[in-house]
Amino acid sequence: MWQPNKLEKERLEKANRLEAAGVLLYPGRCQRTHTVAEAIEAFHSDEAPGSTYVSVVGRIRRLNSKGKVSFAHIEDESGRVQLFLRLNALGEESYELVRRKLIDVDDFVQASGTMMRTRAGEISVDTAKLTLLSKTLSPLPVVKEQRHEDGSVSEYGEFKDTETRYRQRYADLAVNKSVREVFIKRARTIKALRDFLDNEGMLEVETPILQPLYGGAAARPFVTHHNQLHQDLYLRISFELYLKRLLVGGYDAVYEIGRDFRNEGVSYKHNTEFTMLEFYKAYIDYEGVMDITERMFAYTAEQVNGSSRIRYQGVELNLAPPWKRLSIREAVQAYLDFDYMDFPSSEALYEYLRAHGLADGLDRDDTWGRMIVEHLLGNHIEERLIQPTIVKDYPRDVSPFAKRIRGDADAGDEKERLYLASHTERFEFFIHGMEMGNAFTELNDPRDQQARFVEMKRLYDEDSDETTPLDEDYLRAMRFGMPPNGGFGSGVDRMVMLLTDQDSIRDVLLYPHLREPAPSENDLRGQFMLDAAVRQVEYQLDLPLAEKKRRIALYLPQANAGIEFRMANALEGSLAQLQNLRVAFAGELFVMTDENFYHVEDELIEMRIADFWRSIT
RNA sequence: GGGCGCGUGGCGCAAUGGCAGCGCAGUUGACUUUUAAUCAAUUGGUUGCAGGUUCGAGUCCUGCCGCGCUCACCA
Repeated sequence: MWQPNKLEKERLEKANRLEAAGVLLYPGRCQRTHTVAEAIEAFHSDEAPGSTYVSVVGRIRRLNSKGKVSFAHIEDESGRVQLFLRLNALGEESYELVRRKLIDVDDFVQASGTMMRTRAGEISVDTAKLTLLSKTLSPLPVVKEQRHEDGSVSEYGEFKDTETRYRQRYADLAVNKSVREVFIKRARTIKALRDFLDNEGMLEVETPILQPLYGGAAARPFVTHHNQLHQDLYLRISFELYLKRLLVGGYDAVYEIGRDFRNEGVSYKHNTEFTMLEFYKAYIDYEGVMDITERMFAYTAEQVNGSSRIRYQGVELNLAPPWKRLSIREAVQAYLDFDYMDFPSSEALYEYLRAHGLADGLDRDDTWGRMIVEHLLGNHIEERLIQPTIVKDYPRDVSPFAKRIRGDADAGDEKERLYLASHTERFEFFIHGMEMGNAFTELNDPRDQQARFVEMKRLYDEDSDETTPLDEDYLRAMRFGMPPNGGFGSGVDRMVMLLTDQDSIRDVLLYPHLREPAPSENDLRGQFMLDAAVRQVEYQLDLPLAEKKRRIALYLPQANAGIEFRMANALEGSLAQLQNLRVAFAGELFVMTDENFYHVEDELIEMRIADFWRSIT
C-alpha cells in the first residue's frame, strides 16, 4: 500500500489544485508534429524566427522560473529542447501554472509554438500553448547536467544506488540516458546477429523452452510441473539437441536466439536466465564455424559501434578477422610451459601440477579433461586472453557432443596417437579474458554418441543432476542420418557487455534477477527476528524440547520467558503449522498455537485463527 | 555457501562513542533571455530490522534483511 512521502503529498496537492482549475491531468490524446530532434533540425534548415511552427511533447527535465519568463527543458527519446515560456505569450492563466510550479519537473507536457534562438544562443520553442499530458506524483531523482564548451557533459547528483536502479529500472532509465543507450545497443546487437545469420542462409527457428529432458550443456536445470499431464518439465539449459534434430529433418542451417535457464550461482558474467545464440550448419566443420564466428563478431561490432575495433574497460580490442587460433595443448605449452600429454592420466597430471604450484583449488579426483579445461585454462590462462583468441581441440571427456579430431591414427609415436584419440574438434573463444562461446564439429555417429552418453553417466554419476541425461529420442533422430555439421553457441549478454563497455551482466539486462526485496516499513514488525528463529529450528522438529528452547533463546536473546515457552509449544506441532507461524502486527508480538494465538507481552488474548489471518491480509 | 565492504531525509554524501549535518530537489517570496540560473527565508530524519554494551550508540557488539566486490560453484 502506497504511503505518500512529503514530496509526493505535495504533488498530490498540486494535482488536486490543477483539477480544481479544470486542468486534465491525464488527457487521452495529444498532438505531436515533430520529435524534439526533428524540431531542432527543422529550425536549422531555415533559421527565420517565427517561421517554424512545432508541437513537441516530452518529459520536463529542468524548470526554472525567472519571474515573468521561465525556461524548461523537455526530453523525448530523440533528445532535449528548451521551452521558452513567457507571460506575454502564454497568457496570465496558463503562465500562472508554471510560475506557481503546479507543473513540475518530471511531468509530461506538450508545447506548441515557433522555433527561435534565445539571446544566449540556445534553440528553443517560443511556447504559445503548454498542455499537461501526464502529472507525475512521485518525483524522480534529480540529476543536473552541465554542458561544457568542449561538448562534454558532467552530471551532478547522480542516481547510482545499484540496488534501487535494478529494482526500479523504469526510474533508472528515465533518469540515466546512458542506461537507455545500453539497451538501444542491445537491440541493435541482436538485430545485427539476426541479419548476419539470415544473410548466411540460416533459418531462424523456435524450439521448446519447457523440455521433458534437458541436455546440451552441463548445468543444473530448473524443474517445473505440468499439472494436467502429470509430467515434470525442465527449463532448457541449451537448445543444442533440438536444433540438431532439425538437420536430420533436412534444413541445411538453423539458428535460435532465446533464453536459457541455469540453476547456478550469479556473478558479474552469469545470470540465472540469459540470452543464448546457437547455430548449426551442415557440411562444415569447426574450422568453418571459426570463420563464421570471426565474421559475425566483426559485422555486429560494425553495425552497433561503427567499427570492428572497440574499447572495452580501457582496452582496445580488434574483433576483425583473423583471430589468434591455437590448440589448448599449445596454449598450455605457451602459457604454462609444459606439455600435458606427458601426463596422460589425471593422477600423473595432478602430481605434476602439485609439484609446480599449479594445483591450488584443484580436486585430485577430477577428470583429466576437467583438470585441463576447467583448471588450467579456466583459472590460469583464460584471464590472459585479451584480444580475441580461439582455443581449440579439447579433451574428449569434457566434450560429449564433439567429433574426435582428424589425423592419421597410425602415424607418429605413442604420444601423438594418444593425443589424436583423446581430443575432439571443439573450440571456445575468449575476449578480454571472458569466455564468449563454444563450438564443435558436431558428433553425428549415433553409436559414438550413445557411448558418450554412457561415458558421461559414469564420469559424473555422483553429481547426477549435472549429468547430461541419455536422450533416446535424440539418438533415434541421429540414427535416421545427421549430415556432418558444425555448431556454435554464445552468450549474447556477454557480447552486449563488450559492445556497450559494461563490466557487469546486470547492466545489460533490463531486469536482472535479485532477491525478494526487504519488507517495507509498512510490513509487519518483528518479522525478521522470528523468521530467523523459525528458520533455525523448522527443519529440526525431532530435537528435544530443551534443545529447541535453548536455540530459541539463542536467537531471541531479548525475548521473555513467555515467548520462549509458547514458541517451544508451537514448535512441537506440525511442520505446516510452524511454517504458518507469523508474528507481530500493530507493533506487538504474537505467537500462534493450535487454534489461538497469544499476546506475548502481557495477558492472553484469544482470537480465532481465521480472524487473525483476516486482520493481517 | 565462505570472506571483505556498504545501508543516514526524495537523490548524492558528512558526522573521535557526546546537540544528526551539508549539497541538490521541495516549500514561500523577488526577478521578462536562464541553462548546475541567482538572491532571501524555510520544511523534511525512530540513521535497513531486532536486541546488547554504555551515563550516552549513526558510530562498538550479536543476530537478521538487502546490495556490491570476491572466492567457491558454473564445459
